[in-house]
Amino acid sequence: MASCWLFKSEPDVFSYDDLARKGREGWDGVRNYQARNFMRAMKVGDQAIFYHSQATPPGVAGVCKVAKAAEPDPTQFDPKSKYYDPASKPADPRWDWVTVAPVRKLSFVSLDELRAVPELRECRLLAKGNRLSVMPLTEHEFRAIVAFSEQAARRG
DNA sequence: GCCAACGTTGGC
DNA sequence: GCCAACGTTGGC
Repeated sequence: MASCWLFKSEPDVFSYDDLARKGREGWDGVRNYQARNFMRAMKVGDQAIFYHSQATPPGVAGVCKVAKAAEPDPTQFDPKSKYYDPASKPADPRWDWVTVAPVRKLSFVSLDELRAVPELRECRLLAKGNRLSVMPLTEHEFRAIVAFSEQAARRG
């Protein structure tokens, strides 16, 4: 069974358009156990919302998919990387990444607009204080986001 | 095992 | 830049 997910990225660092340009990318730098465990649960082909955080405004920019399952994130072993984790040993890697690929760009939906979507009332993304950079969505929530974007695009 | 201190995230 | 929320660390 395919699951649905949401990835956050700061567009100044890596935007949906960057992913579309590159074709695929290892989702590096996740240093939170809950987020890591969600990535470990991902299967190739799972779809995900690409969310722009720390943006003006923040919101949803596209749909991507899991192109390769979780494996050790190489940046944890690279002393020059800002994601370097000296406590993680190659024999027992602590952090994983998945490889993602673009599916399609969405007509942008801002965080404010997401808050007004009834289907998202329970969504973790909108919960106060939520800082998870990778999280699961129900299929219902995923569809509601895409549908809202399509409606917004039609209205122009 | 508790909890204070600290670091990070992310909206504003 | 500020601040609230939350995760992690480390002393005890």
